[in-house]
Amino acid sequence: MTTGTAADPGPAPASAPPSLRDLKKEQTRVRLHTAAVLLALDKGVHEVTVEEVAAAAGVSPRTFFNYYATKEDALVGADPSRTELLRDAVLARPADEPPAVALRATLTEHVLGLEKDPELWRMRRELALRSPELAARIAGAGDRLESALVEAVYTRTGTDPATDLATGLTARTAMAALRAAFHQHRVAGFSGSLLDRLDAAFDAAGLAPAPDSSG
Amino acid sequence: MTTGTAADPGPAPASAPPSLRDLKKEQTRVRLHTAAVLLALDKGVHEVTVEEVAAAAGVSPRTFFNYYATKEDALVGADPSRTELLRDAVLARPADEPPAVALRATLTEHVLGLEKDPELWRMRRELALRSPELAARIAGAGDRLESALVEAVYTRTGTDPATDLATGLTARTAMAALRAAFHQHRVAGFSGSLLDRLDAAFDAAGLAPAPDSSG
DNA sequence: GAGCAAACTTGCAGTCACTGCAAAACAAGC
DNA sequence: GCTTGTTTTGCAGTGACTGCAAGTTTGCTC
Repeated sequence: MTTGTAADPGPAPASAPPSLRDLKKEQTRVRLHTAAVLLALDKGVHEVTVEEVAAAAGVSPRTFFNYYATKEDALVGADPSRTELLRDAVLARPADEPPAVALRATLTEHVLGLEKDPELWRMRRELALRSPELAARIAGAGDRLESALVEAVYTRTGTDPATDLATGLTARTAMAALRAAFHQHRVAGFSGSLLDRLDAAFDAAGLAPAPDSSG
Repeated sequence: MTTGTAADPGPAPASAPPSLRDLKKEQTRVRLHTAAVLLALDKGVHEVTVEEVAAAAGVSPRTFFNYYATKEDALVGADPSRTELLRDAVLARPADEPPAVALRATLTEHVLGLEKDPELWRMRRELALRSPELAARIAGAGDRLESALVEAVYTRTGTDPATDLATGLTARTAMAALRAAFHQHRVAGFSGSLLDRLDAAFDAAGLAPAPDSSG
């Protein structure tokens, strides 16, 4: 670790039990994100200041930037480690799976993760409603993840991105499906199941279904 | 017109001959963009200041913001009127064309437009090479355009975005194809034809080809 | 439990993007 | 040359974001 700040990737071994310290860091991160969303819902995205968010989360403004690189990152809960996690998840899928299957499985898991904390998810959806520019990122479908996934699938296939167009396109199409699904979900007032919509989007995009994600 | 600044959409009638004033504005816009790119190539994106760009373009810093809303917009040449233009282009395609065809034709035109000024295009490519985060936007494949195109195709079909997933997905897939094509182009050192790559990407994405764009 | 080292927080001082406003410079038409 | 509408500019301010150099806390070791 070279930075010496809270933004560190965390414990080195993947299986390490979260230390007390890491737990606290995670809590602070969530508190900052939650505070940002709440305040944004209350007074509008542009009216919220980092200072307020930090105060609401009980840390100094300076510390805010140890957790999120930008105010917007805090609003959408952009966690670099989450991006890394998803990239690793793609890489961890069985080697014989075609990219489309690995991506579909991974993004499906991802969406399941979004709904883990229902209350927070409710607030985030509301924010997406009021600030559509943030919608894609709130659904975890921003540029950064797209790039990470593209890189991941190329690593899987071991093909040359300069000649193999299809692999990267598949990753980008998968992200397009996620964005389309969330957009539909949003304009539909968040009725119905986002997961179903995502499934439909994957199908419509011609991305092969993951045969069975229970094993 | 309500804003009273240079960021105005321009003359109301589409066929109006560009007045001297409009010509000058366009020149200033290009000068700012060019200066921004040149400076960024010279010293790096983060090292360029708006003040420098404005000075290089021969305007005051304040005037800079009459032309571009953000520094990044100037770097990628984000022209709101261009987004509008593309949206209108999609709307102007024959009503009986399926969305995929209209999108493919429009984005193909768009890419042709990119290469209009070879020298500027060369610099922009170089910038994309050095600052990959900007690549998508440099190719004109950013969030804003994606949203605009999604909206445009839904307008064409007249369907309800809350129930019709396919239409929006098609637009997002088309953008994915553009991004994939440009990404490949970039990692391939900009050898070969971007247009060919885009064609291949559209084909791979299953977007029907535009039968004939000459008429 | 004292002591140590590494990790985390904070304050400070600074840079720079970006904004609203009102006055100046300017262009186009009469 | 004057009028009117547009564009440019200066000014003054807000707030995001950063590097740095203390503080403070945590986890470990003896």
